[in-house]
Amino acid sequence: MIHITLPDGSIKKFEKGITSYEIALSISKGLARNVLAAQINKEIWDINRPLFENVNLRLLTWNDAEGKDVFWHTSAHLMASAIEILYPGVKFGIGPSIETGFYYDIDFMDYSISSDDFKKIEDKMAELVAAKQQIKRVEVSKQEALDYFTKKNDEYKIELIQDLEDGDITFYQSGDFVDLCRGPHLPDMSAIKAIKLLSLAGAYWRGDEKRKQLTRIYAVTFPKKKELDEYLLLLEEAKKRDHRKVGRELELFTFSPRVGIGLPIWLPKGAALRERLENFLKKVQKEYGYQQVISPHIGNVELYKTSGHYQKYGQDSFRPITTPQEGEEFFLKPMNCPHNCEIYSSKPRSYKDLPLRLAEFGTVYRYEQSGELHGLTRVRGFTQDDAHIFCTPEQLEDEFCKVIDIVLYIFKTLDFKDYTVQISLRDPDNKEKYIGSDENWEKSENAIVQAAKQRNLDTVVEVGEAAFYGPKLDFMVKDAIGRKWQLGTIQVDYNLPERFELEYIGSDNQKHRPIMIHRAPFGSMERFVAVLIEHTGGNFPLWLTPDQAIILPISDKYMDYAQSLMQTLDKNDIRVSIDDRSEKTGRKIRDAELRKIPYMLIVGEKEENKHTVSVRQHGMKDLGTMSIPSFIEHINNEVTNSLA
RNA sequence: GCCACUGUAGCUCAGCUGGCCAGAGCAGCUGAUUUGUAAUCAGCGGGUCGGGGGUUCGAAUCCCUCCAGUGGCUCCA
Repeated sequence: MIHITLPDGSIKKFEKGITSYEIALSISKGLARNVLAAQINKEIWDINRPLFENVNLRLLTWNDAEGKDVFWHTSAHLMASAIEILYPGVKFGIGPSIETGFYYDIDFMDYSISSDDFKKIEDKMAELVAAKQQIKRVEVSKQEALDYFTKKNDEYKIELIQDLEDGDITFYQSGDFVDLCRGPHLPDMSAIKAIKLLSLAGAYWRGDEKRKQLTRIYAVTFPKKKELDEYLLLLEEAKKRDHRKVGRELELFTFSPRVGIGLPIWLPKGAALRERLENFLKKVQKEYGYQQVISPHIGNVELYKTSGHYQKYGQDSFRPITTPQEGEEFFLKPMNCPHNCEIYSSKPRSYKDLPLRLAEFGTVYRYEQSGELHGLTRVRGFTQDDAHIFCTPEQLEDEFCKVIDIVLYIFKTLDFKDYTVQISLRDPDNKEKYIGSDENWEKSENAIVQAAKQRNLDTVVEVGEAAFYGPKLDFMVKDAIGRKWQLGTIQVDYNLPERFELEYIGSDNQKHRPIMIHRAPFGSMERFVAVLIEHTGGNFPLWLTPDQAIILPISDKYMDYAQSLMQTLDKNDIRVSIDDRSEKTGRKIRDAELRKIPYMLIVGEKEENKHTVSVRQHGMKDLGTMSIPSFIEHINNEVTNSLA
């Protein structure tokens, strides 16, 4: 007999050789029907794999991330299996599960494939599911594995096998399809009830652009048709919120191939919105002791040689600009920090000057490969809400806390409720990859961890993810429909103070080197506006939105009243316009709703006589009649409350 | 940059197995209407079908090429 410990701590006795599935069955039929995989101690196992020892057992279902993982991994095999039948001779790379769904990288040889073929593949997959094939796990020797794939002529699998240890290699087989795989897998395909192939993409073998590009097929599967429908609905919703679409509809920004790809042009409404965001942050930063600075859009190549960016990125940048007579070289500014270092060293600094917090809305230009560009989130010219804090090692933790406070204030104000924080530390086994002394690294990593703890942040620590010049802390927010975006970042830097030989005179009258913190709570204005659009679906908070209200006169007769109303609101800093078209009220309301204007002010005979407005709120119904002063107060309160 | 797909009026799209002057809805303009909580009616203008080249008696439609967009890969100071 063996003892199986369940997550609740209870221990059950079973015969040796019992499977997780049988244990599930002994608990309940429903559980047995839903169990997808089993966590055996630390590992995830197939549920039909026999157990011979005392273990901790956790049964995994669709509700567990690990359960989904197994489900999708098996689905990847299912897809590969269908593809092998439809396109005999194709070669398979890797086919993992991902956050939502899975993909398989396939060398389609001479076959050409497009999304028109998805239906055919989906149908074949469904057919294989219906056939209820068992999935068998087979342990093989390295030689057997190599022999099999040599015979199959699949150089990708051979390469994968060559990197594996003998004795640790398994195949999984379903029907005629055999795949090299660590597993685990579902016992059969029958749980896969809904299948959708999503997209087709090129993907370099092992992510190496020098190697062959395989065809990657993304797909997703679900245990219930309903869940697929919900997922597709979510994709629809994401499409509706796409900042490129909303940005065009609300006339916020545009692109022009004549201006250049990846170079956003801000239209009046978008520019004003962005300016409000900048002013909002400037105000916060002022309270936190920041000073605004401005630096030019280009910098002498020597500046970037000093910073080290030239050596690291010079070849992948926009080509330098040269002067006609002297032939001096200038780069378009790819970063603000070198300039800010020069501001630091523009005069001798005392420890009494520190921390020195220099903030700059600095527009930078980086060459991004054309295929990388995407709306406002990936561009070639963008404005960072940058700041550099120069401080002593002792001040680091406190400064970190203050930056975190700014970021959290922004999140709260802009209604990002769900966020996680990643702390990236250096890999202690590869210390030579990093610049700076052990002592400094320990201090700063400790400062970050402590600061995060002090502010009760829900953190994930990633060892080895630090930049070469220092550890960092990144904020990831979840938007209104559950997508994750990386926003603010706070990074410690030992490199630049070193390279720029920054110094301050300490209380000991000796020279010391300051530590630098880079931080950008928004990241960049472009990216942040994009995320904000997708988070709000274009329904911005009142203080930020381009048009706060629109006056809708019932007919021309009430234009005078509408005009005087507009003047009054305008004097009270409410952004308002009049819809003076000779349209019916229903039409004006519809158009204002589509423009996502928060308040519609309907004025006709009643309102003119009583000096009131009929207020309708976007997405709601009639709010009833208000006096003009009470409407102004209503608006002002809403703005004040959301900025509090 | 690479792979796949796409490019028809300001927007959304039809036409695309080659053949009547290239279409629709919305938007725009003009006029009528003077309107009470999500689309009033009528008329008009607007496209060298992304650019260039080719095949053909004939190209939006087929081929080549360039440009741009979309989804990925890679990279991201």
